[in-house]
Amino acid sequence: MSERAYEPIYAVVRQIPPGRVATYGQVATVVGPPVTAQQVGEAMAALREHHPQPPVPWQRVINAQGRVSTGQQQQQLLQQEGVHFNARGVTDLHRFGWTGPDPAWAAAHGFRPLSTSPAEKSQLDLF
DNA sequence: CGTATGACCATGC
DNA sequence: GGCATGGCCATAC
Repeated sequence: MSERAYEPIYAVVRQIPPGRVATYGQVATVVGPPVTAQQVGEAMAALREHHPQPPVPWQRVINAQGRVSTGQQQQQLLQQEGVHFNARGVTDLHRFGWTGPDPAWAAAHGFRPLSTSPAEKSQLDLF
């Protein structure tokens, strides 16, 4: 995948609002096949050398276990945005997890919405 | 070409 | 819950 082809991934990551985190898998789901979670990770890693404009909030993409993948720096940036982590460095995806892009935006750009179960939605509504 | 490596993930014990 | 395994797939050498 060429560097240029990462743009759709970056476009989706830019949709994640401050104070929220998305998993690599979630981003991959929204972008749609054939993009996989691994490729999302690859696209984020590429940001170490290339810095597209507008900026990509790479820190908001974490692994499915609720932990950052790149060290304390990333976790610190998220904490500044209001994302909580416990002593073990794990965040609660039910509270701070991204619920997916705005459905209208997704449709307009040819991306997939993120299906959230009713149970998860009610959980989020509690906060 | 084969092999190794990576900002991944679901599953099973 | 941690740990191992297999699957996944692009890149680099």
